[in-house]
Amino acid sequence: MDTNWSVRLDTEARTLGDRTATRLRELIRDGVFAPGARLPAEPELARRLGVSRPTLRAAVTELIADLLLVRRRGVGTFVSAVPRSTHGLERLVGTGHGIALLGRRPGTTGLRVRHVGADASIAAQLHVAPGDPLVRISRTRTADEVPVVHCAEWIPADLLPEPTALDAFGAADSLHDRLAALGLPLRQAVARLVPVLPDADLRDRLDLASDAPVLLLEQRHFPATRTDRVALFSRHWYDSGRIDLQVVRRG
Amino acid sequence: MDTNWSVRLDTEARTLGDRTATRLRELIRDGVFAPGARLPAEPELARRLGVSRPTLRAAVTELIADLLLVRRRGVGTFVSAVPRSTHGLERLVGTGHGIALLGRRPGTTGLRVRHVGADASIAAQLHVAPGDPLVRISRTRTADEVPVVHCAEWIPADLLPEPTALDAFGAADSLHDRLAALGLPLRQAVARLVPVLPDADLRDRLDLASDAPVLLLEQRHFPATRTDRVALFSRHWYDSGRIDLQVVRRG
DNA sequence: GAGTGGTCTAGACCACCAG
DNA sequence: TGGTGGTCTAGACCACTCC
Repeated sequence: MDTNWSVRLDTEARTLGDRTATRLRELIRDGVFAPGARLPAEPELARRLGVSRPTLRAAVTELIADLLLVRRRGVGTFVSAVPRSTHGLERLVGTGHGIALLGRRPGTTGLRVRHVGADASIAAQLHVAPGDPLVRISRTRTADEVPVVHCAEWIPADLLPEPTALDAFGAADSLHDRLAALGLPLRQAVARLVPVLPDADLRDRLDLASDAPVLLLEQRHFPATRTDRVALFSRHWYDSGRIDLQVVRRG
Repeated sequence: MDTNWSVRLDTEARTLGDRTATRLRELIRDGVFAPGARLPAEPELARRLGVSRPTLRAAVTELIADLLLVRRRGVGTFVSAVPRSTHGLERLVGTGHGIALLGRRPGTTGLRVRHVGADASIAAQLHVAPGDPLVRISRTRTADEVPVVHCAEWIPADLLPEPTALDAFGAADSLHDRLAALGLPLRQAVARLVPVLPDADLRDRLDLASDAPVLLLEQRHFPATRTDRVALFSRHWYDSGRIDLQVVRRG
C-alpha cells in the first residue's frame, strides 16, 4: 500500500506537466508500464497522452527525481525495477505537513505565542537590530501523540500586516499557511544541521529517556517575493530516534 | 570576495541555459543590474541576450534557486537586495568537491581499500545477500589539513567491471569520478541524518577534543542508469564544529 | 488597459547508441 | 543507418498586477 505519492493533493494539480506526471504514475502503478519496461519514445508517448513533448519531458523529469524512471540517451526511458518515491528536508514543507507525509498524525502541545525583543544572536540571523519587536512561537510537535520535535520560531513584527496578526494562532494551524494568508509566503529556507546534547528543559519537552544527542535545525526562511529580509528564523530540535530525518541529494 | 559561484567550472557550461545563467550572474555581480532593481521584461531580456524566452527562463529559474533573483507575477523580476548563493547537502557532490566548494582545501588521510563480505546490516542497505563480496573504502577527509569527516563506503563488487577495479584508488582521487569512469555514475543519494556520540576510534580519527556529538550521514547512492540496485552505501561522520552542514529547502 | 510573468505548443536540429 | 533522448526556438495564449 504505497501511499507515498497519493498523499499529494494532486487531485487537480497545478500545471499540465504535473498532471501528466500524475497520469504516468498511475499508469506505472497499474502495471500498464511494468517495472523494467521501456516506455514508448517521447514523441509517441506525448501524442498518446495528448501533450507536447516539452510538457511530457517535464513530467518524466519529475518522475526521474522520484526515482520512478530512468532515462538513457539513445536508448530509451525505463521504469525503475524497484520503484520508490522519497523526499526529505530538501523540500520545504511545514513541520506538521512533513509529519503527515511520513504517514503519521501530527499534533501540537505547549503552544505559546509571545511578543519579544530581538536578542543579539536572533537579531543577527534575522537581519534586524537588537531589541526590534519579534513574534515568538514555541511548541512541541507530536506524531501519533509521541513528541518528535520541539520548535521555536521568531518573526519580525514589521513584516506582518499588524503586530498582533499571529496572536490568535492556534495549535491546529499551519504557520506556513498562516503566513501565506498574511501576504508573507515562504519559498526557501537554509537549514544548518547541528547535533547537540539535550538540556533538562528539552529532555522534558520531548520526553527523552536517555541523554542521546538530538538534531538541531537552525533555519532561516526567505519570503517568496523579496530577499532583502529574512522572514522567519527557527530552531527545531528533532529526536532522531522517533522520526527519520532524510535528505534526497541530486547530482 | 564572493568566490562562491566562481568555483563552479562554468568556463564553458553544458547547456545554453546554464551559460545564460552565468552571464546573468556576471551582469549582476558587475552591477549592470543593481541589487533591488527590476530586470527588463523577459522577451526583451531574452532578445538582448540572444536566446529564446524559454532558455532565458531556465537561466532565471536557476538564479532564483540561488536566491539571486525574485519573480513577481504581473510585476517583474528583481535582483535580490542581499544577493547570496548557497547550497548544501541537497546537491550530490563528492565529499572532497564539497569541501572545495566551501573554499577550503580538501585532503585525505588514512585511506584504506579492502575486499570484504557483506554483513547483515550493510547487505540490507545494498540489497545484496549477506556475505556477498564488497569493496570497502575508508578514509578521513581534511579541510585545510584539519580533519572534518570520517568516511566509510561499501560498493557491491559485481557492479564493477572487475572486482579489483578500485584497488588502485588513491588518496587524491574522487570516488564519484572514478565510479563514473567505470560506467557507474551516481545520480542520486538518500541520506539519513543521525546525531551520535563519537566512540574512542572516531575521536581519534577526527582528533576530537571533547565528546560533543557528531553528525552521521548514512547514505544510499543510486546509479544514473538503473534503479534496481544500490550502487554504494556510505557512513560519513561529520564534526559539525569544524565544517558547516547545510540544506537548502525549496517550496 | 497595458505590461508582466506563467504556461504550453509544434517543430527543428543535434548527440548518442544500437544493429 | 535508424531510432532515441538532449536541446533550443518562435510564437501563442492566459492570469495576474497595477495604473
